[in-house]
Amino acid sequence: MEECMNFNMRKANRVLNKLYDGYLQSCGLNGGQFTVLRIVNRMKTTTNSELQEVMLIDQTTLSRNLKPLIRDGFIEVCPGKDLRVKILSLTPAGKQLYIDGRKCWQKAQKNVRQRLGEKSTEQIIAASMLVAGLMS
Amino acid sequence: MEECMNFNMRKANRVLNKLYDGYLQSCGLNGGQFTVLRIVNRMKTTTNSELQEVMLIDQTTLSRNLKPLIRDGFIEVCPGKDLRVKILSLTPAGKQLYIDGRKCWQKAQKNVRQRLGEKSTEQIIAASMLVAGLMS
DNA sequence: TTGACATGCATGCATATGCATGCAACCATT
DNA sequence: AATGGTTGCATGCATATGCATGCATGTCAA
Repeated sequence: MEECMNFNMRKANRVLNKLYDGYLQSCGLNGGQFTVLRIVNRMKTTTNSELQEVMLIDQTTLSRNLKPLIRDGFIEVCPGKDLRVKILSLTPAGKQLYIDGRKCWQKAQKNVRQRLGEKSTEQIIAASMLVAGLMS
Repeated sequence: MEECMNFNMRKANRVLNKLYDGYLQSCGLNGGQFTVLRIVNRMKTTTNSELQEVMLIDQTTLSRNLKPLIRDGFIEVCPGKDLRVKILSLTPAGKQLYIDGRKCWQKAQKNVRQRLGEKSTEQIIAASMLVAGLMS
């Protein structure tokens, strides 16, 4: 019986989400929020629509994910030259939260790597990237 | 910079969900509902808790996913010997819906297989299964 | 038998997600 | 400058998800 890719990915995603959320909760983050912090940290300065492209996430979902991070002072919003654009960056508190979250995240990554092995880990990441590439 | 497995899986999952949902919507199903129909069809007869184990899904989420399928007459509930257990099976309408859904699903599978290639497709399924195996 | 614990499932609540839409700012053509 | 279309983002609404909990049934030991 042919395997369903969607089912298998969803199942794997549930498992992985739970694992990462477990590690991240000690600093009050979930996987989605940590991802946003991580990308904004890397980009230094970005916008909602740029994040959308990187994350391949719905604009409204991203908008709502950003909301509490902005409200709680972890992400700063500056108006861009184009007044419609909100330029996002980490505040000092946001940078600190990212540093803290990164420690939890590294534990999660390490846990998964150790249990799956280096080769499978790399294959999973490569496989995910391939699938994400279908969005076109 | 090390890649985040959780982020990449989530992203891939979003893309794949959207793709499958797109194909399935013509018969009024989403990916989650189709999965339930598919597994129940294969098991002939099952229970909520058995489905949980197969899908690695939260019991309450599964319970709610089943609800509309039961309400709309696609899944039948019989009391088991143990009165707590609800034995699930497809009704004739449910079997027909599964057959219809399967046609859409096959198109989605084919689309993905064609675009990713046979080898990558198999790797993705294998990778997902590996990750799901972390739930232990 | 009976009382304590285990099991199977459902519901209350909170959060997450995404589609449709709204609104303001921008751009292009006239 | 005026107008029609585009872009960036937020909100209303509906659904999806999962944790904590509740309730009924079952099991087991005393």
